[in-house]
Amino acid sequence: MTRVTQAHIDARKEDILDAAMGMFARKGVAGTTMQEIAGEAHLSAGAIYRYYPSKEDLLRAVCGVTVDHVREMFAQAAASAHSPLEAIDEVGRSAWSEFKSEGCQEHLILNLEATLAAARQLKELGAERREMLNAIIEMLGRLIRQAQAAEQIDDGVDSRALASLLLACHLGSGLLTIELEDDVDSDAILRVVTQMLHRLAPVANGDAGRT
Amino acid sequence: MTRVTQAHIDARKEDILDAAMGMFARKGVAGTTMQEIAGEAHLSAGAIYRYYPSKEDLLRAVCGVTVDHVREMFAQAAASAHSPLEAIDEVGRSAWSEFKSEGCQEHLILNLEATLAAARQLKELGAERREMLNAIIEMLGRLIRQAQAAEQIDDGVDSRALASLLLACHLGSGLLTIELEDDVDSDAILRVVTQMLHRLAPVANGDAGRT
Amino acid sequence: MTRVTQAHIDARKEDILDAAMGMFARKGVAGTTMQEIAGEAHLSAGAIYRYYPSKEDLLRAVCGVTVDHVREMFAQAAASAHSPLEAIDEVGRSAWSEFKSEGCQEHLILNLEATLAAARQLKELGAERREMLNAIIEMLGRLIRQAQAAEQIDDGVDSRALASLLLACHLGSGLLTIELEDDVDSDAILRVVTQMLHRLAPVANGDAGRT
Amino acid sequence: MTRVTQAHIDARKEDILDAAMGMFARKGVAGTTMQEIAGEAHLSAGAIYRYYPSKEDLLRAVCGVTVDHVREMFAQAAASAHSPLEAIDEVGRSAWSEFKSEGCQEHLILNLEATLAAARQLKELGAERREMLNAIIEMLGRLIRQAQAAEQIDDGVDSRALASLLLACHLGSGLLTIELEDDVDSDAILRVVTQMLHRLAPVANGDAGRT
DNA sequence: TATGAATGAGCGTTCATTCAT
DNA sequence: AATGAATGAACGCTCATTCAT
Repeated sequence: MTRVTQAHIDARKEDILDAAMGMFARKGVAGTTMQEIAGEAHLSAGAIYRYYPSKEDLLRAVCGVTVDHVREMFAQAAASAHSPLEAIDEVGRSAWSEFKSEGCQEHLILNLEATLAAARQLKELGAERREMLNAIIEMLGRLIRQAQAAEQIDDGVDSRALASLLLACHLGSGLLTIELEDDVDSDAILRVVTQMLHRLAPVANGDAGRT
Repeated sequence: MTRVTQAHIDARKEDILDAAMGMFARKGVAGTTMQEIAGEAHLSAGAIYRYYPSKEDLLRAVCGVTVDHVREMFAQAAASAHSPLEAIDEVGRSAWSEFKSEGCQEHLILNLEATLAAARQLKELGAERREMLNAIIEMLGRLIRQAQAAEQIDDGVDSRALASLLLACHLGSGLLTIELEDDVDSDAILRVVTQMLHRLAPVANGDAGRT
Repeated sequence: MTRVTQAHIDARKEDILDAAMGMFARKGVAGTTMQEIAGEAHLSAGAIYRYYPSKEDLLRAVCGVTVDHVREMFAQAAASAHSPLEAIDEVGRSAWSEFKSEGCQEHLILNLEATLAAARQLKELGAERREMLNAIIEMLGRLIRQAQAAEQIDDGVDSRALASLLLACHLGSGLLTIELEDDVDSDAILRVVTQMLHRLAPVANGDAGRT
Repeated sequence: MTRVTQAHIDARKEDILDAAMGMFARKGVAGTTMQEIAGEAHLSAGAIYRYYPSKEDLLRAVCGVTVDHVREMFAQAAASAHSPLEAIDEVGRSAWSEFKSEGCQEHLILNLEATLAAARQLKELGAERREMLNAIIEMLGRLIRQAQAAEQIDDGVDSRALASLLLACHLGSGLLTIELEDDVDSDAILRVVTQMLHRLAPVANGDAGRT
């Protein structure tokens, strides 16, 4: 009846997860050994297997954290709304703010690893991610439709396409941040996104949608 | 009878490169063995080393091809211009058309692998990619500035930021295509991008840039 | 309150032994983990080591039980004798009855494991088993010699060889039972053994031993 | 086009097989590492996998050799017949002669390992062995029935049971040889077997089968 | 030049054993 | 006495790379 609290077990799982996230981001999933993760988590190699039955399960857990993180971020931002368009702006600000956070580079890379893993080995993770992305697109689409109802955005705009575009902008900015680091001014990019969004307001002689 | 023309050598290198590209995209860099590449290229395992001194060198070459491919695509599209704005539209059309091509999923994934490799092991490749991306951004920025001079785009827009944004849209759309496959309508996204771009035209009472 | 009676300790040892016997028979010695044995014995992994200092010691104990079991079986059967030949028959019946018992397959396999272990790592166990087998052979030999004295078996028969043969028949039948399961009719085999044994009675013109 | 003849490949497979047979017999299947086998076969650890895809496959091959060996031995002996009873004697002599051969102990132990492996992991091997044993029993049964037709053995004897018994005697003698080594006189055992067999001849007033 | 057998370091994983509680 | 988390050596197996042919 040794006293091993659930809290202790959770703390260990967290340690391992953190270690794995760091290593996966830094050296890649394939480039990271279980020994390294164990070392980073101050454990022996074998101990990990008490908490995660395999490297793949650990990867799954790591990716799950990424998914949760993204989903949460978008959900929170969307909640703090005033007018629909302001809500979208707020989501953008919130999403873009992660490019300024400490360790953002690692987070972004980890997300890429997750994308690759989902696209190849981890089919179930792929489904989870698909769900998450679709949820984000739908949430943005809803806001856009509200903005259209409030005459802040032209009715001629395909709301789902615009939502996808906004998400793509964010993802793409992340990619650019990974590749160009300080050569990319993500704030400036967000500013232009906002600018363009506001230009989508309906015009007097309704010619929007003309391509 | 040392009749080994340079052409023959180049052809072999090409074979190996093609095989490696396919396998890397399909199974990942770490998940691909040299044997598999050799088999795909109709060679023995050892023969590859006559053309590429290591797997990493091969990866470098593969990533280089990716870089060249992207650079070329953008350059070609930019050349076929009429008015500046049309040129940008054309670049978009051209860039987005790759999402419709056969094996696009694999190409996109390979590009992601390259990004990750560059961000980690292959520092020189990172520089090369940075150069390429900056070149694209500058090219787009130039077009945008021309469009501004031609009063097709409002002067209040940060041309480099807009250029970065357009690139990010493209990269992000690729990411979405990887993750959502047929759930994403890249054509519709491009249509909205174009729409927004055209809305950036200067307005009568010059209030552009208001954010 | 150190109330740990010897009875309690013995009971635990017995639990562990039973668990180990079951698992070793079912999954093999190498295929069984200490954790599994502990679980089966309703103990934690570490607790076993209070009773048996190592897996090998546990194996030794398990094999010892096997030895005891066999020795006992033969001894009991031999005791319930009437005429010498009947005693041999009775030993046979008793020995063969184990092929009908529940879990016989597992018992037989465990015995094989013990044989192999004795032949390799566990030299002392080997000596113990040798002793046991020799004891059986001698006991049977004695019965045979008594039967010869009682003119139930021809004097020309080598009593020790016949004893060994009878034991070999039993061991071999066990082997066949393991391999052929229901394809072998052990009752029929015993019947023939008995038949042959009775045919060894002295004949009028004493030509026994002619080979 | 390196000249690697099939003969060379076969020789290597043979080397590995021999090494594995020796080690498995000496240290047990579980107690033998692939490194050890490789060392014994004068190869590196990895090289084995070119010839056998896994340890289990190697075990299968080793067991297959055992099966082939036994089957062959019985078949050859049965062929060199004169009268039916003599044929049976000949089979016995041949079968028992292996107890005198060099490395017989190892062979016998290996056979036991095969039995255990077949009874547990290697179900298909189990089927193969079952087939082999049944074939032997049937062959012996046929000889016995011929001997009955030739009035060398009493009709009242169950031919299949006697055949099984003879096989069991052989297997059991092997087991005794493993356990008792020089304490068992296998020649004497065979002599008694033969003796008993000859005593099964029909008697004038046909009372055979009385049990 | 090309082959492919061989190497051997290193991987993910298991498990007998220890020991703080 | 009992627990079960932790250890760490060792296993089966893979694969980038080498080299005799």
